[in-house]
Amino acid sequence: MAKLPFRQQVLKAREDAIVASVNRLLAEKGFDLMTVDEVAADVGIAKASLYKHFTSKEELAAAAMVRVLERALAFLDGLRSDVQASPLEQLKAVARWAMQVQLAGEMPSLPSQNSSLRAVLVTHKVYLDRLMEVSDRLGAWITAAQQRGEIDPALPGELVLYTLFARACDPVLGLLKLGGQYNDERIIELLLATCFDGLRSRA
Amino acid sequence: MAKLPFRQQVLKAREDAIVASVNRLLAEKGFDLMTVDEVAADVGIAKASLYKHFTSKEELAAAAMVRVLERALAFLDGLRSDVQASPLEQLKAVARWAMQVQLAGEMPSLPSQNSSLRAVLVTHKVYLDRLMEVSDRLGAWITAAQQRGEIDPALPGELVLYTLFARACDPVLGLLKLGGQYNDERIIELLLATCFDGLRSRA
DNA sequence: GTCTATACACAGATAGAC
DNA sequence: GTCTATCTGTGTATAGAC
Repeated sequence: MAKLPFRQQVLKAREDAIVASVNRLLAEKGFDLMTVDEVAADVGIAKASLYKHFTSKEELAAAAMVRVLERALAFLDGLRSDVQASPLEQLKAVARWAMQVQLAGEMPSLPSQNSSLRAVLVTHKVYLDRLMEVSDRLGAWITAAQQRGEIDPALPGELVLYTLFARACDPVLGLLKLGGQYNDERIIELLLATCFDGLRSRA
Repeated sequence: MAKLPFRQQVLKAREDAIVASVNRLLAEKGFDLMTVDEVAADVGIAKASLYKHFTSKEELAAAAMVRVLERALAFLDGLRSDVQASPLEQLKAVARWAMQVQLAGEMPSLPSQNSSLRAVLVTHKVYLDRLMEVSDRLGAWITAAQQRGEIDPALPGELVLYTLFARACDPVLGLLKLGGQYNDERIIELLLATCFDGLRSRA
């Protein structure tokens, strides 16, 4: 009971390193353009060794998605202790966090189109579990915010949820960053404004 | 002067058919997952014949992008005659048109990440010309709308422009469509609302 | 479980006859 | 310009030694 757990710990550490690399490469190039050779080179092990830990490229990507969802859940846990904030403030905080992750180059982006990856994800229990949990927690805040009239009650809850997810990997962020005219903090404030307040003036 | 123009006309018609196929496949699967074999099969000609018209897969995609930009310009031309509409109304009309194109499965989607396609596009004169022209026309309306106070003057013009482009291929549209709960018209109205008015209530 | 070497499939692009 | 047949590179995945 002393040696085996240690070995497993080492194994876990290596797998964490793999998933972290996958996460970064996925954010940088997307699933289709990321190659398993690159991942292996980035981690510093042979490609065949990768396949001892993960059975396919799709499983690698799924692990990275689980990782970011668990980071999100950890962030949500931290927010819950902040009881005096309104639901709207909580949702804004989550959106801000997601944009920060994206600016840091750590937001893995999935192909919105159909692909081999989608097929794996829709049957990937752990991924679906985490996704559900994040959705449920956000959904509760959305409902509360709509009851308070902080978020437009005329909008379907799922639309609000999808919109928040979509803004977490909005290409507009990358375009503004590329322009080089604004710093990261300003970019995030601008995108939060367009997301929650829209393009029109608030008279 | 009678036979040659006719042959060129036939040639042009065939190329139009090719580009239309590419456009549809690009909207359906994206650049990376679209194969040249598929395009050839869809058009009904041999792959080698395709390469007589277009020198590479990237050039095929570029032609499809030019096509959709020219459709946009044609739509903008039609709007200009409508002189009594406000700049904000004009911008909304363009956004609505783009969403309709996306719902029809005719909005080619480029990979936002770096790829071989980006490298070709940034040096593709015709594509850049069309893109500039669309941007200029929208930019004029954006400026006018901000001067009138219809669009928030605090937002940088480029942010507004990028946001409109991004909403034209927003994945949220596809998600709502997939849910099956709303018809196309309602989906468009909902997305226009979140784009221009934001998620928050307008008290 | 890690490595080197390799099998296998597929996609982009081309050769050469007609 | 269109076809059939083929070349070439590359990427996923695996075999087999250690």
